[in-house]
Amino acid sequence: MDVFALFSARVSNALQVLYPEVGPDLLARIVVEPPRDAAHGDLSTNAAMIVAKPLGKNPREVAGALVEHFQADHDVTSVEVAGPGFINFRLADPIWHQVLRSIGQQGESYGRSNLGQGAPVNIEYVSANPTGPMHVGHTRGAVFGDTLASLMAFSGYDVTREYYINDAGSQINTLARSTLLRYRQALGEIVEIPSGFYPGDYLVPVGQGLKEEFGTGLLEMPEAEALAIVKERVLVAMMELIKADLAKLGIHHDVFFSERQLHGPDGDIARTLAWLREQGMIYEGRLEPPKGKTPEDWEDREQTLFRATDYGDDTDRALIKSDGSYTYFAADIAYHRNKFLRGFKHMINVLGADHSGYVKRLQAATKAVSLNAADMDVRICQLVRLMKNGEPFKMSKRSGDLVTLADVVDEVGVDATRFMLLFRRNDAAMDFDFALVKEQTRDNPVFYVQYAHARAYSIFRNAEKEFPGLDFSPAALASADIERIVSAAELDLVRVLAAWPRTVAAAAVAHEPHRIAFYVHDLAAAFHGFWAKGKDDPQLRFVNAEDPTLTLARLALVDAVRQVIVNGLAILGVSAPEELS
RNA sequence: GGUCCCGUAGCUCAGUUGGAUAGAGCAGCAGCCUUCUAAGCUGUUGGUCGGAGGUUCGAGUCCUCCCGGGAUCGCCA
Repeated sequence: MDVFALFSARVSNALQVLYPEVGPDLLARIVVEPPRDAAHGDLSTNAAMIVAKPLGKNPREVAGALVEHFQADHDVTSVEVAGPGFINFRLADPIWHQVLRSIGQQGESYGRSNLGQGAPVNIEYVSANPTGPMHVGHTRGAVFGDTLASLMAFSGYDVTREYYINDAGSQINTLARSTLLRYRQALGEIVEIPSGFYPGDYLVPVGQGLKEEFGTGLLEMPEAEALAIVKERVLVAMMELIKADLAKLGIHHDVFFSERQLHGPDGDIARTLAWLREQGMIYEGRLEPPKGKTPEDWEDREQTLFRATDYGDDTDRALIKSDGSYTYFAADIAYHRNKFLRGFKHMINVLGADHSGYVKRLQAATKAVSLNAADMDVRICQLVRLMKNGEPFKMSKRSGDLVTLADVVDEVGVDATRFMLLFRRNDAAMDFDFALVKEQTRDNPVFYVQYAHARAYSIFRNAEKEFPGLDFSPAALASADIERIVSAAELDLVRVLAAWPRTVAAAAVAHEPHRIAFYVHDLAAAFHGFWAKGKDDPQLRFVNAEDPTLTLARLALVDAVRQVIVNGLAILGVSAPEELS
């Protein structure tokens, strides 16, 4: 149950009764939301102000009519006009009791919606180059993308989590050559790894594996042939490495899409370019050098260009390099046409800050290949600075080495890593302080939220001690005498719970998973706050030794809080422990 | 120079996609432990929302121009 949706419908109905001439486009602009200041009531709507002007009426006059209409609503204890024409509602207790019951009934589905109506959404995230283990720079995008995917799925979208493997570029050839050196080392040769090659130790076992598989065989064949074999083996090994890193964070993709499969004379790139030509989206021409910064080796030549400017980009884009091979972007156009042809009209790409210059191009490509039928939202994750006690921090043993994702997770754990990365808007740079993240105090939001969840369990344990015979099963809670929940403090807690479905929906629409993290933190604060009230006023304690009926009702409230925290943490991919040790 | 992101309390950040008198946490100050976990809570101090215009019933939010910080900038991936 979503009280805001409920009253949004009632307001729309009322308007249609009072002013039949109000159209659906106006109704769509009306919101029913919690007022910023709780003193104004439980719900507030801007309906009168939206509708007044088109009707040629005064907002307060329209508001007055609506107020009169809602006088008859038994779920409303007061309605009044405020300010320029807001209508504020105060709701009767039974509404909150219904909310509480519905949470018990819906359980882990509370907050789930059909917002997406089953529409397919492709969310591409991570897509780190398969040249080594994941470093910490990838972590934010990985966690963000994964959580956004969960959020969208929870909101009724048919989500595909996708990883694009950049396995076709020259860096992969370098990777293969680097691996070949490790192979020769495995055979006992003393080989230096020259600069420009991948020096990481993670290639050593791959070289070992090649020795075990081929003996000296690879040295006895032409180098090109050997490199082709090595490339296959090392790509598989690197992807295994990356998948293992992602698994550490609880991240699993549905589709791993290889760039290489797009190449070739009959591949998607060739077909897409042919198609773009038919559409007149390609031409041969020259590009202006970038203003203010002409590259030294700038070569003014005629080349094959995509009309990206027709779709909002700043300049047209090259598709074929001077050596005749396709540009990265050409492959990406083909890739996104492939996504579209697989049935995705909604696409989201999660990219790092260093790719912000790529956004317009990507959106232009998506519009072009879908003939404007698909939308592409690009979410940029800004940089994360690793800190320790306020000082910039590098964990690398050798200079130049990057801190790996695995290092971070091993150091602070999955829950803290995920939560901290989500407890911040994605488009703002953030500091990630190891000292704070590991701290088990209220300064640490992960801990604060998990503690609220553990506290709910603790209350149940104490209740069972106090009433050894009493039934605290879900069935018993469902039939608890919830009408006993009447204090302002309790009902305030229910109000927070009532905002959950609305919060989820808004976060899904905005593609902003951080809102879930903030909500869960707010809920934890409200719960801790109520718990502490039992100190000043023992009547407000959850467990009341003299009153098993009231205790049961309050435990239903505790259970609802527990449930919503669980649902929120589930979206975030953070565990909800029953006890903190 | 172009493009994108950020600028909100001393610090770290929210701000319900244009709503009412701009919020929270830390830090500071004042309190609360014979208590369902003090791993917590309550109260309080603190603001020309970077600046200037504009759009309208109404702007932290949208538009334009500046200032400051960051990212990025032909065929790399």
